[in-house]
Amino acid sequence: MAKNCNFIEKLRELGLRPTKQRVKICEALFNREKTFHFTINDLVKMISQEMNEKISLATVYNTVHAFEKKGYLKQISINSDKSYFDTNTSAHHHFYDEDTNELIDCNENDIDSINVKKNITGKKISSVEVLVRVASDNQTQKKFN
Amino acid sequence: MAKNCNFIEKLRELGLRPTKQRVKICEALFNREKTFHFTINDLVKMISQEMNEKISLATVYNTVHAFEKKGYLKQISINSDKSYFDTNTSAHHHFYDEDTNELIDCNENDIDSINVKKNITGKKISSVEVLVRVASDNQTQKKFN
DNA sequence: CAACAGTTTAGAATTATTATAATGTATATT
DNA sequence: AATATACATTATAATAATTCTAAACTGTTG
Ligand SMILES: [Mn+2]
Ligand SMILES: [Mn+2]
Ligand SMILES: [Zn+2]
Ligand SMILES: [Zn+2]
Repeated sequence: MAKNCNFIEKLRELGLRPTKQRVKICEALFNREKTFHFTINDLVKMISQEMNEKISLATVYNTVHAFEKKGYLKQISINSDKSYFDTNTSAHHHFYDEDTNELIDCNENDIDSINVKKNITGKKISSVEVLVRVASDNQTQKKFN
Repeated sequence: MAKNCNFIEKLRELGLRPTKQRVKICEALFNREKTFHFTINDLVKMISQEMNEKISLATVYNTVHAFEKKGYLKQISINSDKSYFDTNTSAHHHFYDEDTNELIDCNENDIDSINVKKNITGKKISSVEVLVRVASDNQTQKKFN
């Protein structure tokens, strides 16, 4: 979804009615230079605090899932309870900082391409994703006595 | 946690009191040949239906998390709403069958070892996990007209 | 300008998870 | 051995996350 422009037209092209809720959500998500990661709660806060708008939580869920289905958002697997979404929809891997709960994108050349040798009969690979968990160096120090 | 034996002793060694709830949960999880993947709900059903025992849902959560913290269970990241646990605590990768919602372990040699070139300053890698999503071959066929 | 057929929103319901008050257990003290 | 005390554990109650669905909206047709 292109930056900084006519979301009304874009939404129509996707077969979604350009309601004011959806346009607001588009502005929050796509009107920026860089892609980013967010939770539904992050997004609701952004909309209510920064944009000073009230959209029902259920509507935010609806819209985010609609955008995901259309391929404009990706859902990212992290343990924990949090479900992250990603405005970077290209195939890419992630670092997850366990201290700060922050997701960081990997570049093309941060990780060599994955070689999957096994294949499951009758099944096709639909994605291969790596999650690298990182934590502060002094985290897992064991005691010596 | 060793198969088919004295869970009471094992639990004591871990510093956990061998309550009847915990022993039951051990039996459900560790008294078997192969490792497996389960959700909290799977486990509650196993206990209530197959073992004909009633343990409060909160206690199952408590116990599973206690075992996880002690390193006898691992939590697995899958999108969706489901949180899976794994009795296979060795470092290993997974296939996820999107049709059946089934998790399948990768063997050592199903995927070449991952080469992470980037590193985040002040952070240490605590795990590197690959998730290979698979789906039925005829799933994502696009229409041609 | 109705009437109708979707679509979309958002409050209500459900499901998942966690906090905590009540209960149980081990150990120390008599 | 009985009782007191501290701590561990359970499970109900509270909260948080997600989905269901009835009401509101919008676009189309006659
Ligand atoms: Mn989804
Ligand atoms: Mn946990
Ligand atoms: Zn990303
Ligand atoms: Zn596994």
